[in-house]
Amino acid sequence: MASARRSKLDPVAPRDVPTVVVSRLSLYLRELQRLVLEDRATVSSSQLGKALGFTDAQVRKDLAYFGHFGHPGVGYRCEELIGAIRRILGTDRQWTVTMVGVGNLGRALLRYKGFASKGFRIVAAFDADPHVAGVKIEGIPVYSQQRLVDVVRQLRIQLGMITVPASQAQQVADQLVSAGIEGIVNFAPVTLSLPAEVGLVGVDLTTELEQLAFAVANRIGTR
Amino acid sequence: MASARRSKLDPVAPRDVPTVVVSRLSLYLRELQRLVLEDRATVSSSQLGKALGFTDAQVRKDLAYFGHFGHPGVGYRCEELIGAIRRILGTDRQWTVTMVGVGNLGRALLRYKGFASKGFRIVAAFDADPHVAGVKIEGIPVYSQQRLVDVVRQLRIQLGMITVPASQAQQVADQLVSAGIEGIVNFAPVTLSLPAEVGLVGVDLTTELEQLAFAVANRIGTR
DNA sequence: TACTGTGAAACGGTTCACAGCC
DNA sequence: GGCTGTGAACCGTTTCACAGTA
Repeated sequence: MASARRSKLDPVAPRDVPTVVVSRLSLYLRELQRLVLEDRATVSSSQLGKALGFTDAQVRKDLAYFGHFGHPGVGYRCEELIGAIRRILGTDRQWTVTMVGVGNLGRALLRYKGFASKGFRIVAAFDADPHVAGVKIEGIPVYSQQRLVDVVRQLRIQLGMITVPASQAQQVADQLVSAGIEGIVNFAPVTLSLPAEVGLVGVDLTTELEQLAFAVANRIGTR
Repeated sequence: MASARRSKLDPVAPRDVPTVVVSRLSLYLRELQRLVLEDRATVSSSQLGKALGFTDAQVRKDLAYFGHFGHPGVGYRCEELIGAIRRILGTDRQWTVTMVGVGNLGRALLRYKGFASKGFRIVAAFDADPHVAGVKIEGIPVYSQQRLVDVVRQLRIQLGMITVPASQAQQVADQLVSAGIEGIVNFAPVTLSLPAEVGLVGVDLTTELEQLAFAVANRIGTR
């Protein structure tokens, strides 16, 4: 545990938070936002846990890594905790994002409304196909991939999503890195190698189906 | 460790495999298939590990949960190990899959060629919008959502992918369960509650971006 | 009473280090 | 020499249980 005193108003991530904790933070946030839509003002750790399949102790310990957000006898105030988690995740700010690869998946993600409301603003897209360059999709300009490094640097784009075929993904990643990108979500079914200071999250849809197949084939609960 | 002797030819998942191990299995498989394309015949645990960012011991221990696939002094034969992992994951068979929700994401996934080659055959799709019902997308018939339970039961569909808005996801999941589905991949940003005997994997694209934002905002390696 | 925050215990996964094998 | 398979040590995460607070 971190020894530094942290103010209640300034929740900052200590260096030694287990990474699983961060992924649960996203789920807490999602559920809290749902509760607010139902006009719930507070929620206890056991209620929050039950909704997501975790224990109450786990919820409390996860949140306690970042500060003292709870109110004994009351629980957590939803709006307050939403604000705290968003600050912790860094989604209280706006992020500029680019999408490389405007095939089926890229197009679908460009049209997805969910990103903008969470602070992720897609400001440019790229594709190797010259026929696609020049058009706009959902108001987002699509550039030729040759202009990637220039445009990303110019617009100071921070995050990149890669939806090109596997064979091109590493090359695209290298270009993004040389353009100064800070993090990448990779949808291509390959493992990328990147400098350690660039964040990387991989999402492989086939892999997810395989996990499900295993669970079903072995009649094992995935929860 | 399981005490039962397992034959080399019959790799079967024991009951007590850590779930993280299964997710790494998918990555091993992906990398092995890449190696085969490059005409590599064998690979050692340290080579496989290095390519994916794991230690050699971890690779060996993961695989040893399921059988004796390695050859001392040689390593693992790629084709042989591919076959073994596919049997373990259950992707040596064909799975019938349905997609509920034919919006942007659903459409993109229907068009994605990667599933079929991995044994996942999408045989039907559903949408609440009556305008969409009746058409075919990539040869896959789209039905009205009212016919979901009937059609899923009729075609003995095993797995379902949910790409409807969050507010409808639980209801769709309940319908799939009552139609006898065995597992669900949920792309809607809600936590579903399902009977324990139905497999569940959740994929939330916003959540993935949030993980990346956290890593970048806190300058923490995600690897 | 109702609930949080947190040390301490329990658990589970990873790494080490080496015997055994080709 | 090169490499696997695996007990044992290690380390990180989860659960327990309870002191503290509104």
